[in-house]
Amino acid sequence: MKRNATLNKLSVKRKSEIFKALGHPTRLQIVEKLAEGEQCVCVLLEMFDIDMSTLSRHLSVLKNAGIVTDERRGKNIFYSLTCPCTLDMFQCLEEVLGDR
Amino acid sequence: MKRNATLNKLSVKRKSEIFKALGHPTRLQIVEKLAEGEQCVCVLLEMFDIDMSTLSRHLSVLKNAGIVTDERRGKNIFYSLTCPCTLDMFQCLEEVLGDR
DNA sequence: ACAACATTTGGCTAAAATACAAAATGTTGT
DNA sequence: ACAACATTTTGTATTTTAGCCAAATGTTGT
Repeated sequence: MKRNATLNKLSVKRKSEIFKALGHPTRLQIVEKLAEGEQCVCVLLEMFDIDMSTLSRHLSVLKNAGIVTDERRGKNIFYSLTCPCTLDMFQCLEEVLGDR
Repeated sequence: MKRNATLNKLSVKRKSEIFKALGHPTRLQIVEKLAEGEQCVCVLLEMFDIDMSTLSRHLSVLKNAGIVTDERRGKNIFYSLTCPCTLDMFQCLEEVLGDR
């Protein structure tokens, strides 16, 4: 029982971290863009009016939450969704929004 | 086109606010509890080792995001999920977690 | 009108998140 | 080995969030 409670608490923490990572407009848009397929950091940068270092930080938040992975190819680094099912959450969210 | 961009930005903001609201362990657990049905604040309070005022603040975050609604009945206030489909998001999340 | 109760709000402090600029890192081409 | 490029990391200032306590609000029963 105690073990279960501990596990549960861990899972709650991890889940809330994923939500938290998605809880920023810039990061949400990054994820939406990655839904189209992997993207180079340079492409993502063009989408926003922010410093490159700021973008890089957002990417690392998403990466730490396990939402995205990165892969270097040549001079560039490409990010992609770890799990396409992340997108399903967005579908659900649309419904929540629609219902009000 | 411009109008669409504006609408889109608004929607991104609202969506990210919902995610942000869910991005805290206490709030996540509140929502999970409300999945069982509406709950009195006093019941929720027993679940956590936090000040009543802190709990109240969390509830107002969830309320502002549109995730829950409240209703007073007598001396008590009962909270419930605005839209049960919020739970679907949790399902999706479990899958994301499972895939790693 | 008042006391007891449940919950929210205001005031405050400590901790965490965001953003920029500058420096550091890793890669390619010469 | 070096210059140019793409991205990350570090340092730091600003803003936002989380939490507690105390005070305020709304409800019920007397």
